[in-house]
Formats: sequence, structure tokens, C-alpha cells
Amino acid sequence: MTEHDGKPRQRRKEARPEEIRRAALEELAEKGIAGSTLGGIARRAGISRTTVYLYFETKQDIFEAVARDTVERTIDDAASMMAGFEGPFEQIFTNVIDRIYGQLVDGDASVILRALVSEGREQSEIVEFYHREIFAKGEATMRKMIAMGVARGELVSSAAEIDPRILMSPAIFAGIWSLVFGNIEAIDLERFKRDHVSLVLHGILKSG
Amino acid sequence: MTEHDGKPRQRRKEARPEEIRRAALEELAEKGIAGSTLGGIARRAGISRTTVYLYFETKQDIFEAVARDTVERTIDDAASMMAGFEGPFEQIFTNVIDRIYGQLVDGDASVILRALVSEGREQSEIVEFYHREIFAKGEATMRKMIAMGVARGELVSSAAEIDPRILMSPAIFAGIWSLVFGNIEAIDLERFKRDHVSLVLHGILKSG
Amino acid sequence: MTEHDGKPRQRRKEARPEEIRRAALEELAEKGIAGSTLGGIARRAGISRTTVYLYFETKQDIFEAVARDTVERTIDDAASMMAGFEGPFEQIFTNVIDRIYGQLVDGDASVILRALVSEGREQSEIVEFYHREIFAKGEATMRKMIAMGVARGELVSSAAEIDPRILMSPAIFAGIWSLVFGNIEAIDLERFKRDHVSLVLHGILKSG
Amino acid sequence: MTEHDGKPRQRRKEARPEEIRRAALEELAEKGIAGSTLGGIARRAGISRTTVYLYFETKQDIFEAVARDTVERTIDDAASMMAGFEGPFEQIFTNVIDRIYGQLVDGDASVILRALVSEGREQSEIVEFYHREIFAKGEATMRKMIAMGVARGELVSSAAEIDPRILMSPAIFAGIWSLVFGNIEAIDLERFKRDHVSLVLHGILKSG
DNA sequence: TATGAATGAGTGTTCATTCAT
DNA sequence: TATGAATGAACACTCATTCAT
Repeated sequence: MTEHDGKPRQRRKEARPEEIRRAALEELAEKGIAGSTLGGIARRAGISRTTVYLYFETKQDIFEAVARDTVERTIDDAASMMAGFEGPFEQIFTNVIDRIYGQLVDGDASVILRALVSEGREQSEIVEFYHREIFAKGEATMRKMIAMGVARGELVSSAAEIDPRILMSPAIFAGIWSLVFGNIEAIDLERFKRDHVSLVLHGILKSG
Repeated sequence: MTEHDGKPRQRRKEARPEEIRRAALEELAEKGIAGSTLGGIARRAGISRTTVYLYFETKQDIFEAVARDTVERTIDDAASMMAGFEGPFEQIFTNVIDRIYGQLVDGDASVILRALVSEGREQSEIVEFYHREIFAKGEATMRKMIAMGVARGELVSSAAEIDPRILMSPAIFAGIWSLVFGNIEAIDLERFKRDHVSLVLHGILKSG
Repeated sequence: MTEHDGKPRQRRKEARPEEIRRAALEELAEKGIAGSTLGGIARRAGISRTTVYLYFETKQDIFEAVARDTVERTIDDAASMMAGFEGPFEQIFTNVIDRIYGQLVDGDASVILRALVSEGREQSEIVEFYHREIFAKGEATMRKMIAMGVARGELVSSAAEIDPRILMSPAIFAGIWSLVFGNIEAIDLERFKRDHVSLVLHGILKSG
Repeated sequence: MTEHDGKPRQRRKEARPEEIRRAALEELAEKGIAGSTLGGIARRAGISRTTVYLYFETKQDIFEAVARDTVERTIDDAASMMAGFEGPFEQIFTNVIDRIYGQLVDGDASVILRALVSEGREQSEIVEFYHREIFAKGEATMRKMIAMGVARGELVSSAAEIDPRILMSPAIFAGIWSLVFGNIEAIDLERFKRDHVSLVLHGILKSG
């Protein structure tokens, strides 16, 4: 039994890499990184197993490409985030958080996140890449945003000291929760986001 | 070359399952779920590969047992958390958060967490188990704690409405971060915890 | 389709390695080193492909073992050659040549010889091994024999200067000829040996 | 990544087959017959893998052509050998032997020789071809030469009975030795040739 | 003529699992 | 209880060859 179903050979040089990446992402989402096979990817892409090797040197390469691809889109999205640095802090922050959820819960990034957690060995180049390109940059952006809020007098000055990753933790949590427990107990995302923002802004203590 | 190295065959059929579980946890921590093999587990346990089958029906079974095991210990720990429901809310919360970090960042739970994320298929029984026994209970506990804080007048009344998972998200995040990026950029855990608690309590907005 | 034909599992721990080596030698003889597959070896040995891995770590290992094995037997045989260092030179030489043909033309050594020629990359450990254990030793033995002949006054003194490999070249040639052209034009071995000995002893020039 | 590197497409359909043969010979010399790939040949020839199929039907065909090609050159060379059938036998023989070494040790024939030994299946057409065109003819030539020597009274009459292949065996041996052990222990070719000729002419026995 | 795209058949190797003792 | 022996299923990857332009 072979992967592809014997359709006439189609020449799709341009489109293939993208198709393969998409197929790989699908496979990844469904089977996890351990369960993903080249055969599965090929089948999803509608090509033969060997054709994959025309575009990628190795299985690892495919997944790295997928990760990079997703990263790039995430980065592009992040860049557009920067643009909206106007208005009151609350609005900006809400906006940013919204974007993060879009990527991490609904978008492809959640699949990559899972792969990262699964295979995350420290020596992996892709892990370093992700750390450098996504998390470090995201952290820096957050820091800048907070500094701005402090400068404007909207935030308490101690806010500048807080580890910015804490401010976005609930989004990561939501992404993982959806992956693992999504079908058992889905998160009411809108509410969750609202609570997230509200907590970050006001805390829960009475006096403040 | 076989797995076990011929150590004196100790007659401890009672202890075996526990030994295997411990070995599996080690293997899991070191190799990740994809890289874990029965042979590796057997070697660590000092027994032969086939002996494992006397105690567990399948590889999957072992890991489920390990997860359950860890869960139980986590639950016991959680139970002890309940005891300390005295003093001001801030102190209680700090205490609880401390425990969670202990489990999720330093303890065995992080290994299970990774496995959960890696292999987490919704249909998996172990996922349901984990959801039911850990997260749901943890959520309930948190909710109770908050309700208490509100009742005592320490917390804003709207706190009772907040999804309690948000309050512990940074801990989950820290656990995952340590697994994935731990060697690239370690988290200053004490500071992170302090920031976590502080944020949850006060938020970052000025007026409060 | 698997290799072995579904016979009940037989436990033959002791005998297996030898059986596998024999199977590998067969396969080697029939298919050459390029055409030899693990599956073929397994089939010949009447076991499954994976069983081979219980006894050898890699395909390369098998062939090295086969080569070593054959070498050892050849060496043992060579050792027994030494014993016969009595009688007139002509007789001794005839004896030795006889042995060499036995190994190189009829025996397993021809198969190894072919493999050596086929795969003989300089870096290969097995090539060095063969050179050191077989050819160098053989050369030394020949040299000793000739020196003895000279000392006894049976051989011209210049014989001691001749590269001893020349004296056994026809045997190597016959071995290779049999491998390559054996079925097209078989060598009349008895005659060939007689001619070989005669040429080495008397040459073809009239005066002498 | 493709094989050819986009050099200006030269219109030389005449030259192509020859170029491919040359490339194949290179590949054969470097990688051996097992390690030779169509891709490698194409790359060396500076064309694409599929272009090869315009000139040769199959990989096997290429190698047969290469062998034939080399054979032809060897035959041409052998023909020129014939011309020099003047002078004393010793000189003629020395000349012929010299030529054989030139082909078999230094020349392309050694590469073919190795391939022949490696893949030499009896049913192979190329083996028959080689046997018929090279060895049989060489044998005949040698036989003629010896007959001449006997007729002239230079050689013992029994020389006519000797299998002529024996007389050239050391050359074959030297060719193979160089291929296999060349890097470990090179042969001093001049000396080897001298010894070879000397042995064939005089033998090593004292009285003669 | 020339080539890039595509593929089927095959290879060595790993691993969870079963058999026999 | 414990284990060594054995195996089937699977997988990543290679390569000669064909298709379509």
C-alpha cells in the first residue's frame, strides 16, 4: 500500500513545499510529533513518500520548516501589533493579548508549541530559534509596552520590574489546555481573556 | 547484550511495580515520551525486558501507572495544602502557589506534564483521569479559597467570578518554560513566584 | 512477505552465529557483496531478519565476522603447512601451492577475496586485517621457504631476492578466474598447478 | 538540488556518450561498482540524470559500454604489441609484460577488472564479452609468442604446453594488489616486473 | 535534445511484544 | 517469578527509472 492514490503525476513545483508544510502541520496536529510519519505527511499532501524528499532533505527538516513558517507568520503578526501603540494602556494591552490568543489557541502556533514541549531538548536548534525569535522578542515587546504605561503614569512604577512572561502566561496556559483538555472541558475563551486582562490590570485584592 | 546486568536476583515481587514505575519516570524525564523504550526502562529497573510484562500489560500501561502514581502524590500534597487555610489570604495564597511550583517546576509533575502535552489525545483515559483528579480538583480548591477571601472581605467580590486557572497559569508556564528553555534561559524562580503573587493580588494598574 | 517461512520459533542460541555466518557466506558467494541483503541472509539462515540483530549489530559486522572467520581457518591451515618443511624443495613447494589452491580456488577464501576486491577501500579495517594476517604472513612464510631452499643449495641464490608474491600469483589468478569466468571456461586445475610449479622451478628459457 | 550546475548547455550530442562513459569510469574508480549511482555519473558529466537515459537504456548499459570501451582501447594496444615481434624472445616478452602492467596496474583496465570481479556473474553478457575479447585473445597472442620462441629454439619445447595465463598472472595479481592494498603496502612496480620476467624466463631451480 | 518532477521497489534498522523454558 | 530467544510491523531514506514539458 502506498501513500498516494495513483493520480496522474502532477507537476506542482511551486506549490509543493507549501503543501507539504501544510500536510505536516495537519499530521502534527493530529498525531503529535512522535506519531507523525513521512508516509502520513505524504498521504495528506497527495504525493508519494519519495516526492517529499525532493523538497526536504529529512523529516526533521520538514518539521523545522513548519516551525519556522509558523514563527514567521507569528512574527509578522507581532509586528502589526506594534503599530497599535496608541490609546490608553488598557486598550493596547487588550489588543495584544487578543492577538496572542489568536495565535496560541486558535492558530497554528499551538501545534508548534506542543511539538516544542514534546521534543524540546536543549541542544535542538529549533528550540533556540523559537526562544530567540518568539519568546525573547515577545518579552521585549511586552517590556516596552509596560515601560510606556509606566511613563504615561497609567501603571504603578513597580510594574516595570515584573517578569513580563507572567502577564502572558494565561494565554500559554489556554493554548495548552485546549490541546490537552479541549475536548473534555473547553475554555470559554472570551471570558477567559476578559478575566486575564482584568486580573493583570487590577489584581484581586480589595484595597489595591 | 541484555538489559539487566546480572545483579543478584532479588525476590521482591512486592516492590517490582514501584521500581518499574520509578525507572519509567527516570526514562521519561531523560528521553521524553517519544524516546522512551521498554528496554531503557528495564535497564534502569535492573530487570529484563520481558519481566516488565509480568507487571504491566503494555508500555502504555506503564506510563499510565506512572502518571497515576504521580497524580496521587500530588493529590496528597494538595490535601495537605487545604490544612493551612488560616491566616490572611495573601499568606494562604502564597503558600498554595509555593506548593504548585514545587510540584510543577521541580517535581515529578513536570515530567508528567510534558508527557500529557506530548501525547495528550482527548480520547486517552489518562488525560481524562488527569483532568478529573488534578485540574478539576485544583480548580475547585482555588475557587473555595477565593470564595473564602471574598467572604472575609479581603478580596474584591468580582474575584469570585474569575476563572481560577488564570491565577495559577504562571506556574504552569514556568513548568513548561523550564522543560523547554530551561537550559537556554533559566527562570529566577523565587522572583518569578513573588511577581506572580504580587500581580495576582494587586494587578498593575495605578488606581487599583 | 517476510524472510523466514513461519516455522515454530526455534531456540538455537549456540548455533545461530555460525549459521548466520554460513548463510552470509552463501549469500556473498551468490550475490556478491553489493547484492547481498540482510533479508537474503536471514532467509538462508531460516530466521527472521530481526533475529540477525540479536547476534550482529550491523550488516557490516556480519561480513567482517565472516571474513575473520575464514581468515582464521586459513591461518590454521597455513600453520599446518609449516609442519611439512622436510624433503626436497620441489616437494615442499608443491605441497604449499596445493594448499593455497585449496583455499583460494575451492575454499571459502575465494568469496572473501572477491569481497575484498569489491569493497576494498583503504580505510576499511577488514582490508588491513586481511593484509596483516594473511598476505603479510603468507609472504613471510614463502620467504622463509625460499631462504631454506637457497641455504640447502637447491635454489639459485638470486631466488632470495624475488618478491615471493610472484611465486603465488598464479594461484590468486586461478581463484579470481574461477569466480569470474569459471562457468565459461573452467580451469583444469591439476594441470594449472603442475604448470605453475614447473614454471616457477624451471622457467621457460632453454639454457636455464 | 540537482546534479548539473547549470553550465551553458553545449550542443554536442556527438560527444555526449563518450562524456558519460568517461564520467562513469571516474565514478567507478572512486566509488566502486556498488557505490556508483546514476546521479553521480550525471553530476560528473555535467548533465541531468534523465539526460543519461537518452544515450543509455539502463545503468547496466552504461557500465557495459564503459567496459567495452576500455576493452577496445586495450585491444588496440594489444594489436600494437603484435607489431614488435622482432628481436630475441626475452625482449619481446619484456615488452609485452610491460604493456600489460601499463593497462592493468596504472590504466583504466584495473577499474574494469575490479568491476568484473565484483559483479562478475557468469550469465552476464559483459563477462562473456570480456572473456572472449580480452582474455581469450590475450591467451592466443601469448601462445603464439611462445610458439615462436620455441620454434626459434629459444624456449624449451615444453613451454608450448604451459597454460599461458600463468605467465601473466603476476600482472593480474599486481593490478588487484594495487586496488586493494595499494595504500597499505604499495608494490615496487619496476622491481616486481623485473622479477616477474626473470622468474618466467629462468625459474628458481639451480640446475635448470 | 534536455530536464525537472515524480514515483515504486527495496534496504537496514528499531522496538514492543510473544514464545518457550 | 524471571528471562533469553525470536519475530512482525513499522519507518526513514535511497535510487533507478518514467512522465510531462
